[in-house]
Amino acid sequence: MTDDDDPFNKRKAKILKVLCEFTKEPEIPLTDGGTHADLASTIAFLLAKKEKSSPVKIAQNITQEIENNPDFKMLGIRTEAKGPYINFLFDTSYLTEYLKAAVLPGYGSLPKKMVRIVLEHTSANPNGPLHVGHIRNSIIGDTLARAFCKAGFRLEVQYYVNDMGRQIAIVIWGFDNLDSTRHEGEKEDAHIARVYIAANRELEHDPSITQQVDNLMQRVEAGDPATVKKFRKEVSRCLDGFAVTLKNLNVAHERFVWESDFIRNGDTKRVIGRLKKLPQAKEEGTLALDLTECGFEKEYVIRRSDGTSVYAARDLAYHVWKAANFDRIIDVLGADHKLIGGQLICTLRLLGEKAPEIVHFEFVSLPEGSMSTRAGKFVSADDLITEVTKRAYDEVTVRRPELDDTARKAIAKSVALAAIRYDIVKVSPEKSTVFDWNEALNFERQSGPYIQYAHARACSILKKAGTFSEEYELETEQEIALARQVAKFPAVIEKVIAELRPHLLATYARELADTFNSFYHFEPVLKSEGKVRNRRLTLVKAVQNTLQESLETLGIDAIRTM
RNA sequence: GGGCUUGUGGCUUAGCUUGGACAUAGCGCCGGGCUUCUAACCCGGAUGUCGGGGGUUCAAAUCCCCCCAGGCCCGCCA
Repeated sequence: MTDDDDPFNKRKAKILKVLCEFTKEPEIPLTDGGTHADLASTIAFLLAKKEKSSPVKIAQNITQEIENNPDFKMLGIRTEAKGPYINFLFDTSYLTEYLKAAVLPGYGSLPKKMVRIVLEHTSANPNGPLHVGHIRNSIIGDTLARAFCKAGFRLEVQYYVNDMGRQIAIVIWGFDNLDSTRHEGEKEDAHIARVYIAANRELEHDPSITQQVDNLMQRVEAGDPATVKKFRKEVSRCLDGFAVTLKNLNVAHERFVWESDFIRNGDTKRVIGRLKKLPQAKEEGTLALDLTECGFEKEYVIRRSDGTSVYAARDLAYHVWKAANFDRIIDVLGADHKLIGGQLICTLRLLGEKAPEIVHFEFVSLPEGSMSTRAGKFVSADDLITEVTKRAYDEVTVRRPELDDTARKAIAKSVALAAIRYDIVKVSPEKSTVFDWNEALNFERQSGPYIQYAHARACSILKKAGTFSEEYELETEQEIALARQVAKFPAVIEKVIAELRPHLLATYARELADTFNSFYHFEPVLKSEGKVRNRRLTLVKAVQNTLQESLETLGIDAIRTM
């Protein structure tokens, strides 16, 4: 479905055109009518001043003049003045158009585009397991990725592996100098965290170790083969651990890009060469940029006085590479990266390169304070998954004792994933949150399982119904309210990718489930007869499909029974 | 100290970019509903100075200014 033949947009455009022609105003206010109407205009307020008349009268006048417009008749648009507001109410014909699309697979997909997007998310340092803060990044990123795919974009999702940072050097020092035997059954990333935490403890007692860590960092930047090999080995093991966690979260990356590759292939050197030539460059031992023109007071250091590069230099090289290979660059980063993200964008612009669009999300903390891998203060994603799955299994066992263990486990796994992903994605990214076990383990309303449940209900009805002939004439208030909700879906996908805000989809899916549950309790489907039965079944099918598409875009299994 | 950001019923939260008609929902609380399409559900009720103050406007949770409180950032770390 393209924008022009979208049933809602088509009507909106027509109303705008008519109002514009009649009032001669360049800007016509036309907003969502809420419970009053499909669309509403407050143009009367605007004209009241100019015409020195009351908004109520003006609204009445305009309504009288335009209500009989033949195009309005054809499109099923009714106009009414309600006080100073001009309301536009659509008859059910536009809903029919949506429902016909909504019963088909792929509802909500937008036309294919040639734009290539690279989306980077998660990119956590490989010095310990992913925790509940990191997976906010993963889930926002993965949901965005799914939304972009649904919206027809060509997409590559990348994980930027920081394999040459100080943290990794500390890990390597730990493996070299401390008892670092892996415990039986211990996951790779948990093992690395244990060594990392122990090494940090040593570092606190004995600051002279810092020198040894610095040494490791210099050797790895110089490309010393034995050191590089050691770094690679432990980082790879940590990534193996991440892979398990990410798979359990239904999160996928197409490519892992290693930071050190940008040293080895000369890209970092090349970008530093280009930066040196900028008028903003200052070379006095260090190489730094003066970014005051972008509002940054502090200098942006690119190269240390000992000649080694800092993170910023490698990150610039990475982004120059992305810019060369993709049309759009999107990064999902924590709020702590706001300043350096701004500096990165500013610098890329100075170089004449494409700059990334950055989605920032605020931090997740624990009730006792902020999380820290170094201090061992975090709730790992693995622990979260284990606990939520256990809880889900107990719940399924109580509700569906007749199912065999395999079936119950499969449902529990999907329910747990839904609970975790939804709980995280539903909150606006700009809000900092405190991790709460009670919330995480709650499967009631405003949860992922709640939406899955509505979907399973719809599936159950359709299964019992067997075949039926589709019928699109709607009658009752509940039916219309539900169809209206279904109709919003393509616009929601559009908005999610336009504003880079995946939580809008979470809100939408919950509202659709709410409306369906209400319908379910008031309007019998299988017990009604003839045309009524058919049109309600058609509606249930549309809801089922829309919920399925919504859930899949949220990375949640649309299970058919639970 | 400077910058960014958040503040919405007891708790959590939508709406804020694009100002408009009774501020969205959940948890908890009170009262109802399972021999009836899956009760992970539904219906009804109580609970709000939209952090505080000022301003713009016919109209402010939404825009502007000041203040208060929390979070994050301000490294030749990543």
